[in-house]
Amino acid sequence: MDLQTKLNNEGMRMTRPRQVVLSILEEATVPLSPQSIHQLSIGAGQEIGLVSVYRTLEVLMELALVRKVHGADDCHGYVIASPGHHHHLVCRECDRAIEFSGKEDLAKLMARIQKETGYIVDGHMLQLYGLCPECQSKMKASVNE
Amino acid sequence: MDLQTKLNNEGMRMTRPRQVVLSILEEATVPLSPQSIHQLSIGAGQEIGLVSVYRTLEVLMELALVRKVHGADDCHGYVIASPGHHHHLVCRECDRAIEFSGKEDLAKLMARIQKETGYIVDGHMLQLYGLCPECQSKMKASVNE
DNA sequence: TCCTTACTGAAAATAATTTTCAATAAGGAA
DNA sequence: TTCCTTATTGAAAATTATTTTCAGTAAGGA
Repeated sequence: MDLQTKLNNEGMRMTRPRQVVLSILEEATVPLSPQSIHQLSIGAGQEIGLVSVYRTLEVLMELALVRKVHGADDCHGYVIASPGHHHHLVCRECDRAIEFSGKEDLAKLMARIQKETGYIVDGHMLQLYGLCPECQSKMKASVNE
Repeated sequence: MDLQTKLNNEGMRMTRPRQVVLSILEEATVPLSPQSIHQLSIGAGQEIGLVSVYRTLEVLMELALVRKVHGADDCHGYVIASPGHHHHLVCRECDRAIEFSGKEDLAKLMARIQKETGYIVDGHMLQLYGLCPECQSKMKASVNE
């Protein structure tokens, strides 16, 4: 189902800002802040008001088309959400983020915690941090200089 | 090792604001924002300047005495960090947060992702959301009204 | 007790986010 | 297609969060 249809189903309208924000996020390889989305829209000759970026991100979150990711220090950026995947692995050097699926392993953990704590556990947020292959090569290269 | 010693080891000083912020976090059952820590300090008749709350939290993070937790929407609050435990389970009704340990289960997952992606995975953030026992009872009670 | 300097708190500066509101434009109805 | 309703936009203002500056205070070693 495309953006237009999804929006109309909710009584919302398809607009240029919404197209542009979504396509910027589709191109991105790193989580983007509202500010950087705004900047990128200017760079693309398709300026979207910063306020609209905020509002559009809210809408896209509702439609489950984008997700927030959190850094250990700097708070969230936004990334495209591909359906069925819910976790991100973020490179600590270049911020490149990729998705991965971890349902099975987490299910076991969540069941255990639920039993141990008496909480009903029905949601989770998992993010991994590390070094992407590119940054690993760069680091090796700089050691051999 | 107590706060005084930890601070002095780093060439830092033990001060009233640092004691108060730490003790407020020790009492807390939910993650606290800098603002609410400030308010609580006033309530306790021990007002700490908001600026000092920010600065103190930074220091306590460095000393690994407190940690940030992230909500799905509202960004981070701060909680006391007990050594060796790194994850939080947060009640979506009352925000009560408890710690749990999940090293073993995660280690397996992280090893798998590392192999699949080529990333070196060296960090993680996991938070679970759910309903605490108290809020479960409340909900049952309100259904039977 | 003294002295150095880390630390505090108030104010100001900066940054991030939300609200308000008039003008615009999406898209269903005629 | 054209019209009409109203969701949406963007600029400005308001609000909130965070950081910086700086003079005065006080921790804690000598």
